[in-house]
Amino acid sequence: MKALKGFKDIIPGEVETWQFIEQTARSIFHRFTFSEIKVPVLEKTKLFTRSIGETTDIVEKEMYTFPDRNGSSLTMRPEGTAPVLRAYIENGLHAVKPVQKLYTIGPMFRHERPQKGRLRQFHQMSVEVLGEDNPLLDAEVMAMAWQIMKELGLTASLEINSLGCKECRPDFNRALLDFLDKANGLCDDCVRRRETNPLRVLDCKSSNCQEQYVQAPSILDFLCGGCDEHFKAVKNGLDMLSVPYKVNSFMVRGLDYYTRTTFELVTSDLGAQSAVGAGGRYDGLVKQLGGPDVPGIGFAMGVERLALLLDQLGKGVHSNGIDLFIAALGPEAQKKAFVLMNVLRGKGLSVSMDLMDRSLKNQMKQAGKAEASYVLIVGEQELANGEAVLRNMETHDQHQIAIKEAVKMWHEDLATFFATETTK
RNA sequence: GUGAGCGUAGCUCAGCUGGUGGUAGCACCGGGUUGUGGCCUCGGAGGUCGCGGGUUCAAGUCCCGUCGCUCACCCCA
Repeated sequence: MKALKGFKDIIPGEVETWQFIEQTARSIFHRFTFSEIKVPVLEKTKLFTRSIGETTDIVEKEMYTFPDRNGSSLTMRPEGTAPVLRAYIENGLHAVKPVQKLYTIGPMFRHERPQKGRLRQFHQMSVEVLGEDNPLLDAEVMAMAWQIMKELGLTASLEINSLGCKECRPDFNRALLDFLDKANGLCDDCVRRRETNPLRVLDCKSSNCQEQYVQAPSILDFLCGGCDEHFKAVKNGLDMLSVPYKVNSFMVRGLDYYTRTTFELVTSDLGAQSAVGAGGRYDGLVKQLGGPDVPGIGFAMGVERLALLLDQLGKGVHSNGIDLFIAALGPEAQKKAFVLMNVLRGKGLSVSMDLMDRSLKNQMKQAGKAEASYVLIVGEQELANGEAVLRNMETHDQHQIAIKEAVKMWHEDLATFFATETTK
């Protein structure tokens, strides 16, 4: 038996990097006063087709959709915004607080062909802010994403764009279609995209197409007064917070619900997958899903992609050391050590020992491998007068101490023990 | 959905024009050190060479098929 294609186990040695990423993000979410929300991974299909857009790739060919036993169509969530908004509406969170700042961390599912940085089950840390349309919020949200990258020790460039609103985007669409009608020699994909979603031709990677698109109308020239002002204020906000960014008027997102501000955290170190995080504003989506008419903005970061970047830079975390390893010699010592281990665990220490009656040398080896800060050696000799040898694995210092003392000691005390104790 | 590359030990890989599967590295176990780790040294264990078929006296090696993985296109976190 093997895991499904595109589904991966995160095993010890890898999971520590994930924990580092999640802990870092959670800490920052907390500082930016976001609350966690946990939502199901399975939803009615309609939730996604309505929000993401019927003609998007995600909905057309990437969703894990299947009939429930009663026949209704269910879908494994391909993204996190729709379920969170559903929960926001269903639980009446708009009435609890005028502005809700939410984050969630968990798996998403898309039936794509796996490649570097792209899996069928992947994990996102995503945030949503509902009920506020001030452009400073857009800047604040991007600053938070920036802060996460910073604290993870990663670099990426922030690209921003505005997609306008339902007032001005149609004008741009018309101008773009006019332009495309006149263009010639477009690649097959662009010819197809012109029909399905014209905005996306701008994102084409064919150099031939790109040469022509230099002349293409820019969405930014078509923004209505409100959208233009909003975009300027967003840039201003980023400047105020000293978050560097690049305006990329060709940037298009894969989900239909975005309005006004969109942004991506882009890196060149992930092979073909360049985005480690992306998001944007989606005013109107909550209403569209049957909720109150409140604006919203959010973004998601890909945990796999962050982990990949950390590993590539040698910044991955591969183990969490333990506080204490107890090396017991002989059956009597082992029994005493076994009880002692449990007591110390109850006091908050992470403690391990060997139960296979192996040599001290071997047990020391295990302690080293477990990255134990200290080793307590309990032998028959010491046991006779209730003592043991406590060894600091880093400094190689060791002292004879009474076992009763060890029981009383806390982790921090173990550290200071060597600083204060003089007997050897 | 399309294309390319690759499947040999737990992992990373040698294996030339077919001639008995590697004293390879890492990891694992044991000894050198009868009570002291990370280094060194000696030894040990571990394999249906992805699977199926074909060519041949002989296939890890060549051919066909199949499954799997990887990367890329597309798209995206």
